[in-house]
Amino acid sequence: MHQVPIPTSDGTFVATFSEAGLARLEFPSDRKAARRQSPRLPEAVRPWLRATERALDRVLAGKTPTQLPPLDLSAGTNFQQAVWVALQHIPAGATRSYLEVARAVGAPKAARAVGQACGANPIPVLIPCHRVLAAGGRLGGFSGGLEWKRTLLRREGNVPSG
DNA sequence: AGTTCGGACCGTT
DNA sequence: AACGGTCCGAACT
Repeated sequence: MHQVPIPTSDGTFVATFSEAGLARLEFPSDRKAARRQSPRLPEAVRPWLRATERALDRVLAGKTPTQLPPLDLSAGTNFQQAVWVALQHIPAGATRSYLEVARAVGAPKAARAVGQACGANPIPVLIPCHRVLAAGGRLGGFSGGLEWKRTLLRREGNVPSG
């Protein structure tokens, strides 16, 4: 697992790559901005890092990334992985409710469990859990802090009400 | 319009 | 057994 800081106009994110791809993306945190960076990044990881940097910049600008790095979702349960895949199908500028995502993964009564799975999303921003709102267009919650959810939605042209 | 309350539902720890 | 990034209806203000 290789941790790499990714500086952006919104702060320095931290990406974690496994042998399979991008496994984790952390929002900028005030403390310990400088993490241990591998002395040398494996050749296979370098293009993933470039793709991650570009995709991150795109989404932070409210646009759709041209290409994503391979995503390693193996840490999640079957249900969580199903939710995380479903989230990737929500285009920028669009939103879904937790109930709609539940229906999309074939568990129409699991709206709350979808909320849990969103909170466990290891790759926020790139896996757009911020596009999932509560019923009636209300904002709902967000593990990374509601400010992030609002700004990301706003940049994508949405006007969150709650 | 807005809010609070209660119950039902599901996956995870 | 308990907890959530929920949802819906009902009963309030």
